[in-house]
Amino acid sequence: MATITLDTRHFLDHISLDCVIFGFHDNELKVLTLQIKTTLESALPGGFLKKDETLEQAASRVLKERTGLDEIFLKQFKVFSDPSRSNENPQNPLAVDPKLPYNFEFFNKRFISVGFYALVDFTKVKPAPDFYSLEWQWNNVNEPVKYIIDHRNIIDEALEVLRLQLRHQPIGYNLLPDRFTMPELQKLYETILGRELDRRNFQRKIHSYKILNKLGERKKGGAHKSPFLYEFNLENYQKALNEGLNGTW
Amino acid sequence: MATITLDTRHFLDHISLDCVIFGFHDNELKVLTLQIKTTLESALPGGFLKKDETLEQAASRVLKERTGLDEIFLKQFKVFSDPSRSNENPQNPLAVDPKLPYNFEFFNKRFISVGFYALVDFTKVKPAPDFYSLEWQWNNVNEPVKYIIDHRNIIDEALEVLRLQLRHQPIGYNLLPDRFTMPELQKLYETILGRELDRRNFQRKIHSYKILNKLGERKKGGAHKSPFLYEFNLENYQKALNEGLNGTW
DNA sequence: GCAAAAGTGTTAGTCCTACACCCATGG
DNA sequence: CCATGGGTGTAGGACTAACACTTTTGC
Repeated sequence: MATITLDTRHFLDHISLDCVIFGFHDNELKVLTLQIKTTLESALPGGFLKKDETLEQAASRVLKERTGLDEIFLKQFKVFSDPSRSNENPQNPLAVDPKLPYNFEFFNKRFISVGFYALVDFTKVKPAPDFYSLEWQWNNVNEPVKYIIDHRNIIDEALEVLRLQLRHQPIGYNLLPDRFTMPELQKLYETILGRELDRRNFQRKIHSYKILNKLGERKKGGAHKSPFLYEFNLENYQKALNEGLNGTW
Repeated sequence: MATITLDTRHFLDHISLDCVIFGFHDNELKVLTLQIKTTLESALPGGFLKKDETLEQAASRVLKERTGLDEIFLKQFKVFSDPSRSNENPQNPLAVDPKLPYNFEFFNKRFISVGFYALVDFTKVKPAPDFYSLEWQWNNVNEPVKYIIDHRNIIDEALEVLRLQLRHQPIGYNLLPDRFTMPELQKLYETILGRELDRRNFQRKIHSYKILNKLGERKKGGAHKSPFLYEFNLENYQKALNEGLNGTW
């Protein structure tokens, strides 16, 4: 497993970004994190801004490098600028492990971090070896895991924005496999919202958005009545993204 | 009129902030801007981040310094990071006027700017002399004024976020005088939304939020039937801010 | 007393909510 | 054949949108 080296000369000082990468699996909303072995804490994958790119390009590059995914839903949601969140903070294990192969002068400064959140298809993510050879891990968003610095807070804020997005935009295309069932989509909504929804009303509402194509087939193999399979109608989905939905979840 | 000098030693490199300061006057939504005499362009008031403060503190400080206002509604809404928006851009008149009393080495770098928007009471703003002795000016948001760099875009994005805010949170406390009439509040909503609302449905909806105290008096002096005066019920207003409204404007 | 603006009320339609019922599948 | 989950339908209530009527004020 090769360690990717990190040449800090191309990066702007003081500015970083952190990605909250949401995935959906086993009826749970999960966040892709890095496990820090020395302290057993989790950290969000982050990155830095090259001198000739926008933050969006940087976030997209970081995600591509680390998850292999391209063209996924990616959005900045807040800047975290508390002076105490810098890497000089001894709570940040990246700042205290001298064995890590990076440029201390660059890292041990105050960082303003732009938070991005991404929605990805859990099954398609193949995390690349981390810069620091940390281990990748999918954490359940609600699990009381210990995170470095303010990463717990960054996740919570991302989740709140995601919930808001749910009210105005369709969601799911990036989080679900290409073909899925109505109960699966409903589970996704319920998981994000943190509460149960009525099965029948959910179907009616989703159908009223006209963002789904019903496929002839049904999902077989499970017990009980087999549900229909759906795929997203990308044209209408995109239109709904642009125009908004005005829903009341 | 004294020129405020700008000691750049306390600021972080590469990071700035721009404020879209909304005010409401003459039934128009206005933005507080600086007029650049040489090119007749407008610019948003901006500032920099001190080494020991958060972005929110910096924005609050900048607003206090420049408008005299304290404890106003202030919120970051987006980061603008296009590499071409730097001060090296010859379109930025701040970069090309050698008479201006500032540290060129600091300014002529690439800047990532965090956009804030503020809601202020038009009548209470007393703009302080600008660092560069530029002139203050209230621009109508829709007026086709020429702005430096990407400031037109920053305003448009702020307006969009403001419209979204309207759907989930009460608005007006920061934009209207302490006592106001229902038609004035309605005009504010109509101006932000860019469309007309039904007078009677508006009243009912606003009242359902229970964020207003009806005062006994009426506003006199104008022609026609005199409208009642209202003030915001701050306790409920604050509660509504925290809990959200779920409106459909 | 007339025009314009503001206060109050009503009604039809839409949307949300909360249910009941039937059907398919595996054990 | 029964337990469980999935597909479809319907009635009640809340909320919205559209509109009518009355009241106040300045000219």
